[in-house]
Amino acid sequence: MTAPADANSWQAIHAELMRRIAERVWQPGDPVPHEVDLAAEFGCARATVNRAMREIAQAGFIERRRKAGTRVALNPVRRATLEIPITRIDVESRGMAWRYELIERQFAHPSQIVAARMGLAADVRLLHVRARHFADGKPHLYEDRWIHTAVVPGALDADFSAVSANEWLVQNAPFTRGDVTLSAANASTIEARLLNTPENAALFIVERLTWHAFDPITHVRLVYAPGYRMEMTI
Amino acid sequence: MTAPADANSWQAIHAELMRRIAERVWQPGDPVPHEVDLAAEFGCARATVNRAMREIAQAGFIERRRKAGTRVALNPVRRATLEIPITRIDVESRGMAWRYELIERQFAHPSQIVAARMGLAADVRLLHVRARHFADGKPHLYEDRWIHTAVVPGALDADFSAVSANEWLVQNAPFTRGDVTLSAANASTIEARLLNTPENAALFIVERLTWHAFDPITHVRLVYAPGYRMEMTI
DNA sequence: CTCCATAATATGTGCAGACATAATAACGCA
DNA sequence: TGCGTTATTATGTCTGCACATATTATGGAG
Repeated sequence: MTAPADANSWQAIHAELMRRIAERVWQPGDPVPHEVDLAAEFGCARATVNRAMREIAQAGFIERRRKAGTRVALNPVRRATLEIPITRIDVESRGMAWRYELIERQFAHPSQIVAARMGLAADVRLLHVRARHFADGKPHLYEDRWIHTAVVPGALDADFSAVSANEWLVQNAPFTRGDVTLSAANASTIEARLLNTPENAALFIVERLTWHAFDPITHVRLVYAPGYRMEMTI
Repeated sequence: MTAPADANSWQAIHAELMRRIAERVWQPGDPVPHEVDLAAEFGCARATVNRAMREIAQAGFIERRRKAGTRVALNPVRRATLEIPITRIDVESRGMAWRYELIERQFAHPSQIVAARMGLAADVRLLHVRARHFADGKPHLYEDRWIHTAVVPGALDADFSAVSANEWLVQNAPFTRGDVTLSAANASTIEARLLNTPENAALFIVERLTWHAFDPITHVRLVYAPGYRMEMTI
């Protein structure tokens, strides 16, 4: 391979700096040499060192401030990246057959909690879509969604019987910001029936609220069948 | 007119490209103009456009391949970054008082599941540390941890009664890689007692396995008291 | 000694040019 | 026609330089 050829690549420098941090050559709280000095040491341009250090800073291992310099983070906040795919893709990528079933689609008043989270008046009417996703024929996910049709008028023409609201929105209602909340809850009577599981079973729950600028697009509560595990790496 | 002075900043270009993607100027699957052309359009250097597009690609909105070019992602995989702070900091940042209690610290054989996950033989002995974290006096988190002292010999001298294993490891056992699994489970008898909650209550569970190169450092199972919500933004 | 204006400095970013790399497109040969 | 070689091309990265910006350090006035 091109072994020492990339000795000056930002990735090689990234790796070397990470090694020094991991092996305590630079202790937590210690200052890290300046970009100019490191560039001289590695015999490369400052921009290359900057690229490497920027990535390390993004990962939370070092803290940088103009004029003050760079130091190894004392309490490195571990950042794990969670990938949130479309449910269909998620199921299929696990090698299972995906099926989708629309339960309900109608206008209604959301609960006060949902309305408050979306920053909407309590008497607003939203499109309420409830559906189930199956993996290999077994209930996998119960989706309870509220769509703000004032912001996504196209949703009025979609019936969500063939294409899931999940997928339709990804394709048709791009969002600029989203809040995700993960939690656990005991299965309610309805949830237990829909997911074919005992009442009070522990369920993994994802709530997602997406915005386009300052307008709430949709609030969805995803209730996964027992056994669901969400995996990510640091 | 220095108004468009930052018009050339990579962030301004980033915002403009994101706008075109969000507003469907470039449809999903569509090719995005080449860096050179965009640089000409914005009147900036190609490196600046590259910086903007690199960030967008990292966020998953576009896909880039040499020679093939850039296109808007068809099924944008949303990447959310989850920040995992030290528990003490997490509790204190929510304005609550943090207290820590060591339950047990002894060498033992891990369960087959844990040993397998860590890639260790079934008969290995690991340091087993169990502890509770309190928030405002109420049980907040039950921590069940296995430490591979062959990799972290310093842990032999730490008693974990004052400093939590959580915090000690962050400070003394840097890791290069970590696997995180999120799930939900019903409270076992022991967990219910330790967290002062009814048996079978739904609990939010984080399992984390960290590695230094190819050596497993520690496996921890964090069991949160009911009501815990993990929040993140996209 | 305190406070405020000013200088110094490390990082942040931009530019133009060059070469590297990966992957596709085109071509030529059998 | 089919296949392997070669050209082409868009992105990936590096360099050297310059200026911008955010902070800290300095020093002078009161």
